[in-house]
Amino acid sequence: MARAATTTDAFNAVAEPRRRQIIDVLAGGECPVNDLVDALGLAQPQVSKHLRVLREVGAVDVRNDGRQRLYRLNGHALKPIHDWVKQYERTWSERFEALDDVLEELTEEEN
Amino acid sequence: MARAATTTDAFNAVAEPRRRQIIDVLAGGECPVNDLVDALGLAQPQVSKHLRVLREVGAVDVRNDGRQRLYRLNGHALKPIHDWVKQYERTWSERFEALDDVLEELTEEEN
DNA sequence: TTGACACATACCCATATGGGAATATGATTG
DNA sequence: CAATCATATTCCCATATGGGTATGTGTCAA
Repeated sequence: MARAATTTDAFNAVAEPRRRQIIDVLAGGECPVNDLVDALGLAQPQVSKHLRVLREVGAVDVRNDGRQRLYRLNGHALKPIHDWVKQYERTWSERFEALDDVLEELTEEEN
Repeated sequence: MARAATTTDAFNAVAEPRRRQIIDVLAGGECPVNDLVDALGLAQPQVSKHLRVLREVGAVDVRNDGRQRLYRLNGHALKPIHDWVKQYERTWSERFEALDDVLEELTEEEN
């Protein structure tokens, strides 16, 4: 089997830096393809193809406006990523480490 | 250009579900390869290859123990993913939506 | 030393990728 | 209708993938 398709899920779609860039730009609000082309400094077909991937995983929505197509972020598609990675926040977060210390102290006091 | 290597960064490494599974298992504590083989129901060479990818992006550490190699999670490598995706939490979180409402009300009161 | 065990690496292969370039589609304007 | 603008799709290609299978490497036991 080959690598999973980029359109398989948000994890795969977002592994590509250009697509994260697109999402970052769209975070600033709805915007047409050409604005993204300018923002990314990438050729238009490439941008359209990345947008297609993002659409297929539900990370963006489109709407027609004259000859333009306005893309909008749908961050909800990113929730599974957040949910998964959040479990590991304690691994690096000082806040969580501090919490762990406190809990350990409490446990020791009990004994 | 082809797709970025899985070893490019944590985003790419973690796009593969098996590798997320491995991380999930290792969250329970240090463990030898064979335990992962059993847990994933995957052939041993495949597991070793996935572990190599995780090692190259720094998501796991290894340590020799007799004829075994004990792998341990290094969640710090996942921080960039968390940092990036966290920005979009407001998109789906009701808590953030409520906060947005409050901020909007305050702005209106000022005017 | 010879097995046996735990693990890593090498090789084969079908497959999808992302960029480049050309072209198609669809809406607007003249 | 023709020309133009905004975007999508198609084709080409080098490349790395992930699983399967076979084999290499290092450690321990008899």
